[in-house]
Amino acid sequence: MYTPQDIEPKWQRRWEEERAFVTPDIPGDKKHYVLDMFPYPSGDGLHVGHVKGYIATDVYARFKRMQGFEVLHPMGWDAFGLPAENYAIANKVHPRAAVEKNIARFKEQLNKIGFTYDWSREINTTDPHYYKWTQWIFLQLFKAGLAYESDELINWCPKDKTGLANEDIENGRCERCGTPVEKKKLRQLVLKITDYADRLLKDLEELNWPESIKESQRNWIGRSEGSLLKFEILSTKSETNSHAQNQKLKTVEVFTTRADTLFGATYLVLAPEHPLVAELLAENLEFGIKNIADVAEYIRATGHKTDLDRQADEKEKTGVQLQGVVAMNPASGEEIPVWVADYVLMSYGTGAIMAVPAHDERDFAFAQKFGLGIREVVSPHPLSSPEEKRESSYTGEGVLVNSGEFDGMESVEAKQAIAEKVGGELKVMYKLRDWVFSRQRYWGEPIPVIHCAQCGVVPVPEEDLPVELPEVEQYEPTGTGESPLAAIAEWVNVACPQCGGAAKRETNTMPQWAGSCWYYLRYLDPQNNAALVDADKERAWMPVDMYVGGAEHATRHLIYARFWHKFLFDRRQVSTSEPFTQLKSVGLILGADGRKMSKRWGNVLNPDDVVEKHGADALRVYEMFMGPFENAMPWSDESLVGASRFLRRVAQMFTSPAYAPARGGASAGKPHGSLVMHRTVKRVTEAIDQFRFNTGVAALMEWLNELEKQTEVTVETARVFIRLLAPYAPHLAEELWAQVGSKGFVSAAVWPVYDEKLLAQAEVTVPVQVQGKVRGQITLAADADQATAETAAHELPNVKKYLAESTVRHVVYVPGRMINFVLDI
RNA sequence: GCCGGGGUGGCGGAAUUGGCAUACGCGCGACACUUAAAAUGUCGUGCCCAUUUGGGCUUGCGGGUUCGAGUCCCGCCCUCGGCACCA
Repeated sequence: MYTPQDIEPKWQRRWEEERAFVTPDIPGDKKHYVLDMFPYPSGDGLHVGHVKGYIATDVYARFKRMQGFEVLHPMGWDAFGLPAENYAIANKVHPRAAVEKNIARFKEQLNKIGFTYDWSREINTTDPHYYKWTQWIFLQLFKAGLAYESDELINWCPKDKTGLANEDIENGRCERCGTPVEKKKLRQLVLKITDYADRLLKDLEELNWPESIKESQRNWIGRSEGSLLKFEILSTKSETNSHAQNQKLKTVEVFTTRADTLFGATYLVLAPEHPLVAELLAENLEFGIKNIADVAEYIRATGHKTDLDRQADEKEKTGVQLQGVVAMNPASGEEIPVWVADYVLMSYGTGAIMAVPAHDERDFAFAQKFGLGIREVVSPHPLSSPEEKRESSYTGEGVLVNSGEFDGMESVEAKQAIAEKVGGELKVMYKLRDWVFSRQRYWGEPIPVIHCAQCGVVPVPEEDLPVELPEVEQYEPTGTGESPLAAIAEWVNVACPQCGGAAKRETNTMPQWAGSCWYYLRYLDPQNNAALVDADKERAWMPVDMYVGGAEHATRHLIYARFWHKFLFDRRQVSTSEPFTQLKSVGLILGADGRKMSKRWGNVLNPDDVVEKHGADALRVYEMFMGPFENAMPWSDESLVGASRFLRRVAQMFTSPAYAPARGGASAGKPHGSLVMHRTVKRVTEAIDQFRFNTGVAALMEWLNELEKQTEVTVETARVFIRLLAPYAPHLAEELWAQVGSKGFVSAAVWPVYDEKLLAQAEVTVPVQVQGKVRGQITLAADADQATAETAAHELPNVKKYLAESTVRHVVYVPGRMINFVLDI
């Protein structure tokens, strides 16, 4: 009788008592670091979807351990940040208390599933011993000039009264409360991740990551090669005196990837936030802007626009011409109008563009709407894109026309030639922006800098770390744009570390992502108070060999962590240039109704309930069997019973007196074991190695189906089966392992190996085809030669019948696969 | 729009990368056990023709390459994910 409720707690207790999964500080050559993205301990607890990734890494870690690797498989808590803080606010408790309670709950849930975490390495990002080092890394960044203060136009949620990073916004609305986001200027600390853009991009090549995630990162970094070109802004002086020389007022730089189209630039556009616009408006004299009021109104109107509005306006472009000035096309000398329009973004490039309507779709739409000039300067190659005159712009490559001395040149070559002629500078531009690092929040790591009237921004001396979060009455945002920490005078007011004068602490805290940028290092050395991580331990364990988590972290956590890691590599704190060599994305488990699991839909399923009813092993086997690991998939109670039934049959198989493996004795065993056995060992081994857990379970089910047909099963067979089962269903495996009389934990047993040669020589049934159609089957050795195969095939009556109709032109024979007779006709 | 995955029975999916399509599981049907139900077990289960041996068709649609295509190539359709007024 298989009762998981009895055996599972028993084995969990024994693993713990005998410290079965404690990891050495420094492993030998065969090490494997298997890491889960650690959770936010939210108040809702874990649901069955969260644990899917954890089950997979646990199966993998157990498998690697049995293969003789020393495996590091830790777990911890990413407990700072909005989820924890919001929970605390909503439930009127201190975040720390909430976090402690939630961690206890999470841990209890996890422990029921039979994971092999080494809890002696548990970490918590909100522990001052931990965030001391988060702050320390920040100080190194600061000292290296990679953290700077600047007035940033930040995204502001008017309801929460707090700033939001790009990452906190969904469709122009606050990720938390759904309020449309506004712009607000705030003094912020910013990390210069753009210094690492090129390396973050290039090193993607060497990573064994899903292509989709690498592609997301490439898009996020958004590298493009182009040139910076200077345009002069001239006043139009006087309409009555057209002979008068226009006066040069300013110079503006534009970024373009299409310098070859410079002769087709028929107007220039500045972003509304471009500093030059304000400067020109201020020149209110003779040569100034003539329609100041209109322009100011446009800027005001677009300034109120949220990202949401800008997206909604994508089709209908708006703008206003700066009357009274023109720009000079540096190539043709032509004077072209200057416009202000919000389809040009201040945050990318230089905030100014040369508009080439003939060869850019957005410029084309804008030019059409406002009746601006459209001049073709690149003619499509006649061969590559024939006839068809364009209704819109042509954005491809081609041959230059209407471009003076450059006529006839290939556009690819002209990019450089024209840029050179006008004194342009080749430039690589990135979409990636520097990382706004300040949050006006209580529940985060205090940023360890001090503001001094004399000395400016001064780093807290390293020996004063950690800068601990003070106790505070209220941890809601203040609404002034300051963090709640600003209200605690005795904490805020300090002496300047440099001049000793009166100074104030930085009251903003770090974003949620900070603690998770380096946690994988802390697991190696969780108690260290003297250094970030011991160098020997770091060298021995890093890099992380297998990292598993949700694809939603493709461009945030995974880029930030790589950035910090590369910085630490440059500072010789770590020995590898990348933290995670292999990455797997876990697919969501949806509710039984096909919707995302959420309290809102009432479709959340707690793993505790499944464990109680069906057992942890059934939960594990089901979640691994339900489909490809990276696929999203709805939960199905109906399918879960398949896993339960399988385990019950396994238990029956290896405990039933009818099979009596434990009593069968060694004499019952064939020396090498059966063919199915070897094939199954191979299939399960490869399945787990490649994270194709579903096919591994299927292989075990097939073998069980075979075994159930046999009258006798040997001890040896049982021992192999139980070991293959152990990563998936460790509790039942331990129970059966003990029952067949094996010593020690099956979790510590050696993973079975298979004999490739045996498989190659085995007899196989292959199809016999005539003209590619299956007409019969023959059974012969997998490595039998063609003559043998042909002879056997000819003996089949059905084959004979078809062969009699014509003569055989030739025979295709693939040993072990098929044989095909090709006829003359 | 661009980039990246996918599209195989009633459902989740498998197919050693060009070699028996539909493994394994769920569901469904019949039978056995049972007073009965549940549980369990046995057999069946892509579609069409045939009483059977057997034959034809079938991997989103249309072409192509090949002795042979779910897999490769060309052109479409649909779908999921990421990015998006990025100059």
